[in-house]
Amino acid sequence: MTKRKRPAAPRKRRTAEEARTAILDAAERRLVEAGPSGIRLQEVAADVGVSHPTVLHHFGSREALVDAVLERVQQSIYAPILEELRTSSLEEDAMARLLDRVFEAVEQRGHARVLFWLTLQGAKLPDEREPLRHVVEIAHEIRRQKRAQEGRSSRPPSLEDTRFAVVLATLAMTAKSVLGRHLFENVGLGGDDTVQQRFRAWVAKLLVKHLESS
Amino acid sequence: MTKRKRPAAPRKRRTAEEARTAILDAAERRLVEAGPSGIRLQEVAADVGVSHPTVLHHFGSREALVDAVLERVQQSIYAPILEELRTSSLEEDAMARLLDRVFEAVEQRGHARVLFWLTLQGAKLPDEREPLRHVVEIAHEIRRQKRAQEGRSSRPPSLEDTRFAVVLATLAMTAKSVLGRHLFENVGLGGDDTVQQRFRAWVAKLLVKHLESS
DNA sequence: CGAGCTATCGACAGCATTGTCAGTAGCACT
DNA sequence: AGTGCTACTGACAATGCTGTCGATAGCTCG
Repeated sequence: MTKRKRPAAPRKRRTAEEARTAILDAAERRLVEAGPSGIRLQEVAADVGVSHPTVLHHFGSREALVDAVLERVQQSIYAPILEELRTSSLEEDAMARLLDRVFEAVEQRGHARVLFWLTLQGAKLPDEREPLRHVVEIAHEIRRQKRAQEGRSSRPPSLEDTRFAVVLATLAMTAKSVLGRHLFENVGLGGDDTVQQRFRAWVAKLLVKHLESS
Repeated sequence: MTKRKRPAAPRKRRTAEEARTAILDAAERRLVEAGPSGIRLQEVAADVGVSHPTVLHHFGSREALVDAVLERVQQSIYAPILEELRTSSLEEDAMARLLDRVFEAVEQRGHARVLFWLTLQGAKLPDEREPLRHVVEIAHEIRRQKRAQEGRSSRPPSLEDTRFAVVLATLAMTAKSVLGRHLFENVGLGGDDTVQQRFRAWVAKLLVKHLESS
């Protein structure tokens, strides 16, 4: 009980920009683990090593902080997909690569979890950039080319087929990164990483086979 | 301002059992919409038309209430699957029916949403009845029979194939009932119900085809 | 009708969390 | 060194939610 006036640990002073991203990082970690409602100002502040009014100073309100984190996560999900779409050529394994890119974008970090948190809470999904529509277009174009190459040009591929395939891929991979481990254990597969990868490859192969044959 | 002593609306007195289930129903609705952290004693109580101490009287604590709801939801997911498994014969459309039953069990009410809430929050999934393991067994048995019927008995079907198929089906359908509507709109399909049903049929067909051919 | 059981209630205590405010302390620039 | 800007802080107010307590009022049984 000898402390008399609280030594008042020396303050660190960051630039506003540094502080903001440090806070966003911490908040994102909480978000991935516990969802939007799991973001506490005090905890986030403690993670960064500041007091909670500092967080409010930089973001104005808790809600604004949450919005900022969601915005950043969305960016980091969509950006790589859009990039792949922009540079995508129609070479041999185009379909497989396309699927892979979607899978990675969605699984990267805990971002699929965030997608679920959002839709579960009835979030608004503020921005309506819809990269999936473009994925469908590209995938369909690939199918058409493939079919033309192989000569039997009679039947054009069904668009609904392509759409369903993209939806299935997206559903499967987002869900996998949330309940994957549990499910694999439940069906008697050890939840190790190789299983997850094998599964991903299996799904890709299944879809490619279907899209190229039917 | 003429009310002088609050008329004190007449009380309704239910049996403990009735009160419990009424409260559980209300709590489940909140759970499906907003997740476990969205269950507020006051709101649940208001939905039922009682005061919040009444809820505590019946369940002891908020946590106990949440546990009770989760328990009941789990029951209502697993029971029909287990029932189907018990009575399942190996007739013609066995595989399709099996898939259908899993789909329905999981989509029924908002229960898939609860599954996601739970695993997202790192819940413990208290009981370890694992109906999926049985689903895999039955599905594999069906495959084996089918193959035997068709004569070319050389290669036995791959077990991993069966497991992956069950996992894929489960992932796809649980995810669909959470993000289905959004996704369908995003790929350019109107989110109406017929689309959802067509998709489900499409997935079932894709899987059955793969399992019976490969 | 009277008595006991208990489902139900209003009021309040305790705690956590967000937000406000006035003041402090790093850092850049003169 | 001095000055200005602002990132940062502790203390406190305000709100909301869980849980407690003593009292009340329906229902059943004698």
